[in-house]
Amino acid sequence: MSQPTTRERIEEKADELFYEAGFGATSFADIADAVGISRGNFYHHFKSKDDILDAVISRRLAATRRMLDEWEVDATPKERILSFIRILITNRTKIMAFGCPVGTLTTELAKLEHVAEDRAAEIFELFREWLACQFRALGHGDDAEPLALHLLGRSQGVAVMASAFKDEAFISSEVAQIEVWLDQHSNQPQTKG
Amino acid sequence: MSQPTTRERIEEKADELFYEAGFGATSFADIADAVGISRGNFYHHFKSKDDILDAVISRRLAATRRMLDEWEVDATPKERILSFIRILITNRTKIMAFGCPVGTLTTELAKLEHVAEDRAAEIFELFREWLACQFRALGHGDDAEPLALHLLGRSQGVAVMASAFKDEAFISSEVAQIEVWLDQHSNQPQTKG
DNA sequence: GTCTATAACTCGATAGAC
DNA sequence: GTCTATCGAGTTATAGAC
Repeated sequence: MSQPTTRERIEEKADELFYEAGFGATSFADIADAVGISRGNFYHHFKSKDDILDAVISRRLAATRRMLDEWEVDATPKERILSFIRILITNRTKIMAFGCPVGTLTTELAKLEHVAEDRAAEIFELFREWLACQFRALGHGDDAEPLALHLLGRSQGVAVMASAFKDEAFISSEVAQIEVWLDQHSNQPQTKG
Repeated sequence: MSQPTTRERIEEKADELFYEAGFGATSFADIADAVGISRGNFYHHFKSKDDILDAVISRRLAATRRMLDEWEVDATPKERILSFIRILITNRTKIMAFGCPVGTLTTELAKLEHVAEDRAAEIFELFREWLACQFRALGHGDDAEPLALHLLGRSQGVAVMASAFKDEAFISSEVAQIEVWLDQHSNQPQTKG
């Protein structure tokens, strides 16, 4: 780690700004100002704005993998899934201000018909596969994937509404309900319904 | 109705483009081309781009009120709520391509710190109040508002994930689950849990 | 006089040369 | 790292058409 390189600092600030202001609304000047370097210096590190976006997505993919790996140390699959659900609580302040970084970027790139849309969706896929894996460990078979996707959707919905209404109590209430849902799908995994 | 005025045609095309490409990514040239008028002609009808956004939001608010009014003719409150849920099916093609028009606009304006953010969120409030009203008609009291917000969140989550994965089967599956949820909250409104 | 088109202006963006 | 080219954005000014 020691000192971050200029490239790393650019990626870090671009990551923040793409989240908080959106990809389209963030200019080179914004990133340069945030990093504290001149505009021209950019082209030593990145060919274009799309190139920075690509690096930011790679960075987020890596960060997500690291986070999921850390959660693997949790004793039970249920506790691991709870770690995922509780991101909503942990990051509630930023979520109320800017929504979910994954959902909002994917949505924006879809509207822009940007080539990087699929790469951004890969972050979702990381979560989906990891969650499906945990549900399988809880005894679920074919429904592990649907359960994973359902849970992703639930948390995305909470993020959108929390941001629209700036409603912290809503987040708490929804997280509690999702935890009840998780209980129901942890304890009787073999029942159909 | 007869012939739409130029102003109406501008609003209509701007509405479409703001939905499909996003507010920030839609230029005057794009709207002008879509309408088939010159750029300069705009300013006889609208003071600025923000002025068009305001008109588009007003237009969406009016369209939402009209839609909710139409649903009021449905016999039961439960059927009315089902009409809401089934927007996800009716509009699935556009939702998979561009997400929910209300959710995506609100999210974008929040990131832009745009003054119109609150007005855009009013569309959500229309739905929330209308849904709460229906839940009250189903016998719910203090939990009518939370139920309405929960349902809004569920549908937003479906829209985000359907757009990220372009997954039509996911929409069908989630709508079916939400309908089961509605059943549970229609038949035993007095039970706690 | 209301509506529309052309053209020009200003600003800030990406991009690249030195 | 500065400095500049180029492009497109929003906007305004002006002049023509119905």
